[in-house]
Amino acid sequence: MSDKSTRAHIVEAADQLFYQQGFEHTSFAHIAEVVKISRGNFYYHFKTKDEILDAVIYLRLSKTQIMLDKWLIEGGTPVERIRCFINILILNREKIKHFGCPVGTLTSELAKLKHAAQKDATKLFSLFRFWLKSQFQLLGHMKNADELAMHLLARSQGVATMACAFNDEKFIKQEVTQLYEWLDHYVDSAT
Amino acid sequence: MSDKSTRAHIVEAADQLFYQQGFEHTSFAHIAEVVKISRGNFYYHFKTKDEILDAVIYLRLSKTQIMLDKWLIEGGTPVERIRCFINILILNREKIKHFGCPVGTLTSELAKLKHAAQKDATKLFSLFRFWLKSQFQLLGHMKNADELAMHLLARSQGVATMACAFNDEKFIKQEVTQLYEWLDHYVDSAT
DNA sequence: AGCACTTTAGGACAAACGTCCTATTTTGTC
DNA sequence: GACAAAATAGGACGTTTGTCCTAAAGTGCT
Repeated sequence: MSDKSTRAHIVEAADQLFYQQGFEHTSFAHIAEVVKISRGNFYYHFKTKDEILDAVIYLRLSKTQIMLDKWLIEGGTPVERIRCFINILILNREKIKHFGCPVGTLTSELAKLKHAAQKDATKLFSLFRFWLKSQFQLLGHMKNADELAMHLLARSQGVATMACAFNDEKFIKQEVTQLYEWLDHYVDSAT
Repeated sequence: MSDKSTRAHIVEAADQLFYQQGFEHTSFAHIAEVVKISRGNFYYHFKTKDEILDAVIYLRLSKTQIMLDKWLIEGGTPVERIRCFINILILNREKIKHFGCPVGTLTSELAKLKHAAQKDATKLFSLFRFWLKSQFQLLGHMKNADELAMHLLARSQGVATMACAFNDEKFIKQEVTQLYEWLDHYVDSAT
């Protein structure tokens, strides 16, 4: 009836492989090996590799949006919500240690390839950016909400990059503690 | 007499291309095109692509060491020296906007490729790390000098990643200003 | 000028890549 | 059970990749 299952498997496998090996280094053959379908069968689901990339980005965008929506409920206050964001570093520290941040590394790779999909990959950042911005606005930081959002995003990216370079999970925890303190400081100055 | 000239040209061209296009995406053919030598001639200077990568990393290590040594003289005080480091973001903002940080992006790429040279690439970070650490120690921060050095490195990496993602030079200047203020804070607390 | 050594050009080579075609199998519907 | 559509398998294709070989050109020394 439907190819949803196979197609979804392909996209999810590609998602993981693009993260762990990079987009360009991941081949059709490698994805096929994971999904356990023949290489030739790809053409039925995706005409080009770029189409898979688009699907992967779309998948990540969807998953991210769902996560952000969930945080709006789970985190009672804006501060608690922003803490949810910071906490990704802790939750994913094992993978980050090995492969960095999935968003940051993909964006960087596509930038170097001058790939058309880089714009879409950046939308992943934008999703976090505007979500964080609105949370900082709720904290009373109307003028510099975007600045704070970008700052927090940058801090997270830096932590991921360094933790990956030095294979250092402890550094992640160290910096997360500082980020919590930084956040608390911006709460006090708002009230 | 010597192949220094040609060899140096190859390494320098590879250095630029690895930065702007990534290591894996850069082919022998592309380097040859830039250096204007035949593809086959590579084998005389470098047996494998990995040897070129090693040479590029060694070149970057050398250049970095020279730069750090220079800063020790130019920057009179430890604070002025650390400012030299922060100022790279401003000096290289145009390239960072397009390709990110050469150290961070290379390290990330090699990590995903599980490439043996990743360890050497990380040495580039170590060079900065220990140099910054000693400067913070001179500022009186004996216990957390390394922590501060890593923090500053991470901040810089984050700025580069986000500036590249959003093609935003203004964000670099914004964050550099904050980094200067952050640094000043750590000067005051030392005296 | 002659000779040994260095450097280069050009191409061969197998392997891997993304892409694409076609025959076959599976699936849902009547 | 018959039949159209969806899904898959297997392989062909032209390129490009890193690697490697060999003949030729350049270079320095006697």
